[in-house]
Amino acid sequence: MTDQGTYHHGNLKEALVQAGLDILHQQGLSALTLRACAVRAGVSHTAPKNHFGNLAGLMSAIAARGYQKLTETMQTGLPQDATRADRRHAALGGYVDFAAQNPGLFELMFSPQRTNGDSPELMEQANRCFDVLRDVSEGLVWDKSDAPDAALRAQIMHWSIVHGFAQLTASGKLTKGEMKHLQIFDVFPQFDYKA
Amino acid sequence: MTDQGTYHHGNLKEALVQAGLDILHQQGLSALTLRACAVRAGVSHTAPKNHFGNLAGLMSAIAARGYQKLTETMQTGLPQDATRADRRHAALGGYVDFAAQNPGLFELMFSPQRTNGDSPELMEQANRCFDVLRDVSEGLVWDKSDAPDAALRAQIMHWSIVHGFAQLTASGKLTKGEMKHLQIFDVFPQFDYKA
DNA sequence: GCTGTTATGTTTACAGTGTAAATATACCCT
DNA sequence: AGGGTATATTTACACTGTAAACATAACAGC
Repeated sequence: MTDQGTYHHGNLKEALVQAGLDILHQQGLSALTLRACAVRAGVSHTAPKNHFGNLAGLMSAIAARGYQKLTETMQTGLPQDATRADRRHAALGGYVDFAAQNPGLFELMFSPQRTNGDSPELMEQANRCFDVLRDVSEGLVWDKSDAPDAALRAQIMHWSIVHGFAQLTASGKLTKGEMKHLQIFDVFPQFDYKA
Repeated sequence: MTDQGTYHHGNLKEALVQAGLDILHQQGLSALTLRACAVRAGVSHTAPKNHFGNLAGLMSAIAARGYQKLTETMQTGLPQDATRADRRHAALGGYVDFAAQNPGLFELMFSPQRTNGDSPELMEQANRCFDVLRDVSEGLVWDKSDAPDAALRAQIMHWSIVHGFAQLTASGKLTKGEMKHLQIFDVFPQFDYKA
């Protein structure tokens, strides 16, 4: 178990991911190179190969951390006795805010070309993020049918609309004119819960 | 007006964009380099500079063509007397299909890092695509209010959900297990039109 | 028709990138 | 103590985008 002990560098794996996150919101996605991460972590530019294999491996690890942060953002500011509607509000709003405040990281997280879609840790963190949306999707009245996949459909609908809105705004496709001030809650119908 | 005449190459601008599209769905986004486009068009690797300035310029032109193709895909197969509901069905289904069949191009089109968001032709084609969604968004009964921005909100909701669903499926975030077979029409409520 | 100007391509050069191989060093276990 | 392994460096290389200098073809004006 050499993961936490003080080794040559300490634990370079964590340092490289953190360096990548720093670069992302200081210089943007175009500056996120393998060598730049290595330099910032204080090692040679081939050191990351031992931990991540190649560039896609490092990018996947950074993206996985991004999902972790996104999940946290979706759950911040919630009181102890938050209702499901409160959690839904926080989740959708947090998702959009995260994309707006971390455009480079957000683009990386959903870039199949740069990341390994089958990375275990990436899939795990993405699923954890998806779980939050499942929680707030259960029991919506909009779904009149009692089909067994109703909950799944509501979950996918939530992720689709919040992700679409987040990316369209973060990528600047929706900023022109008067639509700039619209929030996702203005656009997405405010369905009630059955219970 | 040397745009169409037979010049050194003919019209290299069009040839380079076409070369980029060919590379995209033959080798994917990672193979879409400036030099590869130039080689395929039969010119030296610095020739594109005259027409597009730099890599981002060429990428923006290819992305603009992508929006043009997307708009066409959203409108194919429609009969002369298609109702608005028919057009809506075709638009949403076409959008999702386009993303699934052109994953590299789709990623490029929504990659602010690789394209110039303020490119005139890119904005024009993206707006033309958005216009299709505005058409099918008017008069939906889900919007009970008569607020002046109701149409705009419906339009944004349509683009958000169809784009989110398309990207989540195209990027592989929604392919696990039983949700693979779900279409967007299973997920998105089938609102009726007022008229 | 000839010449000057501009648009279009080429050649050459260069800094930066990811990756692989060979090598070195520090830690761990017996 | 000593061998084995994980970790990091050095070196090298092919590839990328960009810039500058140069070459060539179209066009404009006389």
